[in-house]
Amino acid sequence: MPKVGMEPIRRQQLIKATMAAIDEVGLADATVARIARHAGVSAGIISHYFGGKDGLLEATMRQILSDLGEAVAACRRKLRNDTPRARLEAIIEGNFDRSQVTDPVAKTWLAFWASSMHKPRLARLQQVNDRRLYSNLCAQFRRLMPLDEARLASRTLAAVIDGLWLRGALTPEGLDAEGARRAALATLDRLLAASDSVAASSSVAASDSATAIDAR
Amino acid sequence: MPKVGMEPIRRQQLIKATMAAIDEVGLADATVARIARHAGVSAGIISHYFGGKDGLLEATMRQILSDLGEAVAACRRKLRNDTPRARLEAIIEGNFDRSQVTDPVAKTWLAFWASSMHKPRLARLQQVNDRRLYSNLCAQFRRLMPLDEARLASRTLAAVIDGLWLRGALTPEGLDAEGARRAALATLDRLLAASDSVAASSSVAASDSATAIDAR
DNA sequence: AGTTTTTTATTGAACGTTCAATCAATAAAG
DNA sequence: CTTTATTGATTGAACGTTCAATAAAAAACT
Repeated sequence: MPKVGMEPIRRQQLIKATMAAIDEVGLADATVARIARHAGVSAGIISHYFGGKDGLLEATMRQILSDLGEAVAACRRKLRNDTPRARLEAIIEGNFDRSQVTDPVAKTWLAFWASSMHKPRLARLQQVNDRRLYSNLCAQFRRLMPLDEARLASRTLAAVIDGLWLRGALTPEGLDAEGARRAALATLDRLLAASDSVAASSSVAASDSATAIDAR
Repeated sequence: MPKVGMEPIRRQQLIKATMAAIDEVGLADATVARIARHAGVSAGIISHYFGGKDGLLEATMRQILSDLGEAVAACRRKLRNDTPRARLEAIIEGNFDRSQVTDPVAKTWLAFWASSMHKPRLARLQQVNDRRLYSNLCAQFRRLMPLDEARLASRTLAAVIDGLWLRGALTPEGLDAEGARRAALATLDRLLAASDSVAASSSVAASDSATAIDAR
């Protein structure tokens, strides 16, 4: 039933169907036939809109990463006070946002992460996203502690966030977003508490934000 | 060139070849032909010794998990003093042991983790291992803090360890074992420091170790 | 307003490829 | 001469892609 302007609708439909299929049977068994069936369309249409299965997979990963980035940005925008701590909390909240933390998303995310080890195009997407998260974290920590410490803190918090996703994706009960958020926030507390006592005396903090950006 | 008693040799050979193949091209493209070529044998032999490809993959995952467990156990045995903190440090050291943290192992480990989301047999292996790590952590933390705190600390440290592996597996430069160890140990420091101040006054600590075991 | 033509969207069967598993043949060791 | 270990060609199933056919909608025309 061809209407005009189907392209954006079909693309969304197929991306969603891809996540559903991966959630159901895993990336390895997510065939084009199965994805198409999930979307209620024919298999051929995938090549038509995405140039092939790989194109669809890449588009799906793009969607997940941009959704995640958008959720973080939204949390940042909601902030009333602009302290480094509040910013860091917003990053955590964004990463465990209800709209993001669903079984299909978590499982698809992990599947792509594993897959990106050997697919250069996916690896690039992953890396860009990764660096952005790390940069954001580091820029904020930098305002509260020396560079070395800030780097370590960023690495640690990033690892906690990814680790919680990872474990959540595998757990039979699904990712417990609320518990994960609490664990990540508690980690942040401890990371800041460590240098809070020092921060009072040594005022290395909050100078310019230009040097705060750290490209690993 | 058939000699007797080839079975254990071939099994080891093929398991190692599996990791090498996954390191090289990923689980999705690790065909039996490629694995066999890596081991310098014919493809048919895989079905002969492992009953099929799935059997080989399961055996490979078993190997990785048992190696990891063995490394942790070895670090614990080396301990001179038996404080909870030393035990926790040993768990961390074991998880980032040089013999374990290689590219083939890290990549295979992650590939299996992703795969186990949809393969019940692998999921079971993963879960058993997971619970063991969590139990070990919780038993030690329990000697230093109240149960609720101990659970949160265990979850956090487990997430940090897995998160560091995860990020290490993807990073182009490979997993930086030394840096990861430092980050994990620093996290442990902070987790203990938080309740150290309390531990001095309230002596909830080091009583019996029977109630310390916590099955999640 | 009705009819024809063009454009756009979609289908699904056919094709070629790839893979895991099988098994009869083979060759060394006991 | 029997047993054990190994091979590699073969088989059948499954997959992604392609493309001619189709059908609906839009545009053009009378």
